[in-house]
Amino acid sequence: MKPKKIPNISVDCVVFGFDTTTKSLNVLLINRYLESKDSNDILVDDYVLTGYHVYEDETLDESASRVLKEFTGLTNQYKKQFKAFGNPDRLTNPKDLVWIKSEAFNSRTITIAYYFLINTEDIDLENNTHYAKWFPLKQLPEIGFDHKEIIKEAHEDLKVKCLSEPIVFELLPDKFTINDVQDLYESILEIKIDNRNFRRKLINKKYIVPLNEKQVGVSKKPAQLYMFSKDVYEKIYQKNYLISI
Amino acid sequence: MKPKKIPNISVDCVVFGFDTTTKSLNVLLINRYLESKDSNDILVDDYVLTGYHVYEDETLDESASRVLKEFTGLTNQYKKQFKAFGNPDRLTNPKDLVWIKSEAFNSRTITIAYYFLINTEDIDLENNTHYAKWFPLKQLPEIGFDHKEIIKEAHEDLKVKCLSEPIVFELLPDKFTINDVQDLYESILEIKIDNRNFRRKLINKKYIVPLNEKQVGVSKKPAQLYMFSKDVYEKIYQKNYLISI
DNA sequence: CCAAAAGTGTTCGCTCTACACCCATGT
DNA sequence: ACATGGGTGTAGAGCGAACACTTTTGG
Repeated sequence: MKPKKIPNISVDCVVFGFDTTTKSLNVLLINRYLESKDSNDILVDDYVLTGYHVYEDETLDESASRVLKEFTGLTNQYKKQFKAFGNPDRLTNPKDLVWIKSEAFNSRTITIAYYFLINTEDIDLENNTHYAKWFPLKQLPEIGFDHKEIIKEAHEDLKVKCLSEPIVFELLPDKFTINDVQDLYESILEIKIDNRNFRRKLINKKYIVPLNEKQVGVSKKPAQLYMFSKDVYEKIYQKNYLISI
Repeated sequence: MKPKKIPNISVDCVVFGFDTTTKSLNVLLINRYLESKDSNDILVDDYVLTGYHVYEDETLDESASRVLKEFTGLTNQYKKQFKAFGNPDRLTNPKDLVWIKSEAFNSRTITIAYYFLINTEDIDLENNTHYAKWFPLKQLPEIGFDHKEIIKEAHEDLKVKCLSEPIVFELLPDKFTINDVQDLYESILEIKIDNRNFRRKLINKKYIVPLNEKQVGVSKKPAQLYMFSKDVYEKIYQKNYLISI
């Protein structure tokens, strides 16, 4: 038996990925496309976040995980509920109204927004029935609903969060170089970081473990590979109460 | 004309206050009381957060502000939306079910939770039609719904937030002593802080402005009073990107 | 041998931490 | 005079910031 949708409550997922080659922080978006029945005019052709209604019998977290699985096939990824969006006018621009009509959902829908951090290598967008595509955060296409705002706030939250918790490793392959990590921080925070200081800082962390491996197939000096040990991190982690106001 | 309630969406407000005399971080709660019609048995007698349904034509923020005004008379207080709670079983313990029946609202209600920081001196609970009362966070009474969890998460969020932004001053009178601020930080963070180091740190901030005033009516050496200058803070504020993982 | 990116040390200044006693006031 | 909490100084360690050149590799 099919679960019942709650008509006015949804989750939207900002799925972040990082492309180490282009050094680009990306967001996964799906195409929202609608043609007029009569005239074949294109009524809507833009992009929105992955999202769906919440079902009657699931938690919000489960709902977000379900959506992620549906669009990417992935489970157990880093997930954070960061904000609820519910302005009465959030789905009321002309294209949104056309879309809502065709999809028959409530224009006063509150959405609970999550972001996910995933390793781009883990997913295969070719065999994807939803036309999901990565877009660099710095070059987004036309975005529907209030999803531009949602992406912006997800990014803001991620900026703060990545300073105090080692979540960036969720965006990297298991084996990475120090420079990968630096590139990633620079992309997220939109700043330049001094390589020597950054490198020293990271290498001194006991949970950044050097492997007996170097990069292969690069046409330059191959870099040392490292892994992140969650175990070690959790063992040595201790809360700090530094007041910096 | 009366605004229309959205039946399955509410806001709940964790209203924090600080009592400088008892050095206690408090939460504002209202009594949830219900007697049986037949037997005069007490069916429900516990405490819950201030909260209410969201109206069709208001934003979530407006909804939270409306609730705060209704229960305290206050407007323009520090407000933060920190999480949405929507588990299917969040309102399903026996007392909650009795209450929900008597109030006729949907047991699958998603609530958007906010916390407010207010100066206890600003409100007068005597002339309060809702039986709102302050309770120390450390000694909460019996709490209905999932509001204990909501309070806990509000507190966690406040702990993190107060380390990086000068929001504690929202909980203090306009004129305060350095020790008031220390007491407040100790209450929120549940730690001890070295007085000399803390004092030095605060006094060196340009936005902590010494007044030409001391405490009056205390039976000991009266302390120097200070104020917080938001203007100065905003002028000298600059984002810092210190990665501490 | 050349291009490209990896990797490497030192100095300076600031801030955090730890720690114990005298002082001013009201009663 | 006394009880109460307000207020004060210093030294050591650790960390962040600034800064430019050499090395290694593949092509």
